[in-house]
Amino acid sequence: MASTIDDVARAAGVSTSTVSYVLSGKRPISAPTRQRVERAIRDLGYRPHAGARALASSRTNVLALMAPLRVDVNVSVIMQFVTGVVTAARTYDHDVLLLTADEIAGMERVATGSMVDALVMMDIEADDPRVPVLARLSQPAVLIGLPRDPEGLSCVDLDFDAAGRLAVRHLTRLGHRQVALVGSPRAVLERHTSYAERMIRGFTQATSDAGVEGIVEPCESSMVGAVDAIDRVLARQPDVTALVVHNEVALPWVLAALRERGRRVPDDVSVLAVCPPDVAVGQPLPLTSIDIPAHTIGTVAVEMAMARVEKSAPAETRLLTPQLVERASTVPPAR
Amino acid sequence: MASTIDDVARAAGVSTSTVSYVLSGKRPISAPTRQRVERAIRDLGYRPHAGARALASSRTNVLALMAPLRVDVNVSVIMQFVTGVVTAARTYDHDVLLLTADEIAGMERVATGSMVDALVMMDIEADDPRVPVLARLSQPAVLIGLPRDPEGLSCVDLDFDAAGRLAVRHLTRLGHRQVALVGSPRAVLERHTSYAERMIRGFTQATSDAGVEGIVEPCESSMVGAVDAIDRVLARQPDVTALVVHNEVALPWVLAALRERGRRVPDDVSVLAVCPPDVAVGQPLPLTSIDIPAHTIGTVAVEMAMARVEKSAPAETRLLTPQLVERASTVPPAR
DNA sequence: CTGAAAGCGCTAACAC
DNA sequence: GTGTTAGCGCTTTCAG
Repeated sequence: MASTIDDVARAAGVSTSTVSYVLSGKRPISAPTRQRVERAIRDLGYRPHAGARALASSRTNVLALMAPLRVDVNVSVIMQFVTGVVTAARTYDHDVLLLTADEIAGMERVATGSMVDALVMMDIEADDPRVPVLARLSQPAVLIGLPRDPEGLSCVDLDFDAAGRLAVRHLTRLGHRQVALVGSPRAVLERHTSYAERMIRGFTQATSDAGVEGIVEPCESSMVGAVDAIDRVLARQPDVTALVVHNEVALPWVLAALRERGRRVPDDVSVLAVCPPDVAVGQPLPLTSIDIPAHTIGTVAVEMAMARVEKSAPAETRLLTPQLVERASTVPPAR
Repeated sequence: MASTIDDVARAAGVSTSTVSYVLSGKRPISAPTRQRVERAIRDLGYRPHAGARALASSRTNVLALMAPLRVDVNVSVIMQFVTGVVTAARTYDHDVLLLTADEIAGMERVATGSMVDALVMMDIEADDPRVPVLARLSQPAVLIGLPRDPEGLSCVDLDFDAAGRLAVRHLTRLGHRQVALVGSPRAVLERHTSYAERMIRGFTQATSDAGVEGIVEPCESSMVGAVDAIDRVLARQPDVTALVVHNEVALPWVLAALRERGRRVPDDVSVLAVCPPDVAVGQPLPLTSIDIPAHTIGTVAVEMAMARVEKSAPAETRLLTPQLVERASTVPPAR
């Protein structure tokens, strides 16, 4: 333990550089020496010192992830993003430094202090103040979400515009003419969180294109919030036949509220959820849903980051095409 | 940008060591020089290189957190642990490297590679295979949970034994003589997860001491699981008057199942939840609860870790005393 | 295919 | 109260 590269070199009877090169593979090593070195490494339980390596190579093999660890939002989606990022990072031999969203100076700190090779930032708002900061850093950054101006940074997200349109298309094809979007909490909207606004835009555009009546109601992530939202929908659109619910947390309460108000799903009203598949399936009735591929998005974010680090690939923005899975909660309207 | 300590020294007209010492405060510096140095630092936007610092000082200012990022468990409690750890770490000028639980080799990797000063490990099982590994590391580790043998490591957790007893005491004082514990999923029990077993032990011991009839039923974290558990309870104990629910995820479904089976809360059956306060309050009826102070536990874990790093304090295990908050869901039994 | 040696940027003796 | 300097452990030219 606590052995250095020189210990290994000595034990293997080679020079330090040779050990370094068998480790990095950056130059050919003859089979016999390679084996002697590998043996020595194993015998000594040698592991390179991360700091020394970072100092000499200016690569840390760490990437920063800034995640919104608030409890108010869709925690399980965040969790899936995070696991996606962490497992993908490991695949590139990187570890993940976790920053919370309230620590805006954190990204600058870890980047300027050369603690990380790249940064991944979740929960981007339209005019996110972090974007200009990230843009000036010397490390590449990947945004999960879509700011109004990416300022040359890479972005990745589900194509929520398309998701809104896809939802409407599915419902109108079934014959629905009165549809409502039960969306994100007002606070999320007020932060101009990118995904919520794009979803609404896609939904609104598609309803208007299809000539159907579509309304949008925000929805707090609580039981009361869901009940309120449903009541507002029913007040504005008493004959609504289909609901698009874009709020994982409120989802169970929305379903409960509908039942309480005497509307059966799917007989009286169809419900299309926008959420990860496991929550769609976990409900009393398996819900038709548009998947939020959180794990995939996290993975792609890391791939984009590593591409920029390793191959200094150019920045790009990638919008994943939404997928709809039909289950038991959407049917043609009654009558 | 990208300036070094020597740049700063030159700009301030002092030696490198002086700059280092104003940064670390490890020796007295006259006010004028200190100011010149601080000015130079600000002007150059200087930030020390983390790797170089780690190499020279063998301190990384990073700590590892191994969190179970499975989706099946109480995600929001995990989230609170994590935020507790991250924010506490920041107060000690440390950042947090996130490891997932499925990556058992990860702790060894980051520790042996000198990436971290200490490790915090969540979700400890009775005979957790990670414990012996951690015990051999040269960095201190803190376990959140209680293994059968801590092997000299620090531990911190809610005193779940006491929580079980406290729950029973509260209910028996109200007059309940037939109580049931609706607990963790079978999978959690089978992993011998420490908190679940201790809760059961405290509950069982207290019911038997008080001479009341107490039964225990595991409960899967899903709607069907909750319904099943309630049905099993009602089958075994038809006249049950009080339930202790130790499963945040199943909690709403448990309440729904009770109502479905015609048992009103609290008139027919009292419910005492073991969960974070926000989920107890977020239910249709505000629930009497024993708090799981996840954030605090995370904070304490970091404090213990830092104490060992900075003051090489001895290991210890700390069990936080559970707190019961009475709300609307527990009343004396009917009749 | 392998070695020697010059740093990478910082800390912490050791001087004065 | 301040300066000099020898490492910390690794990568990567430059030589062979």
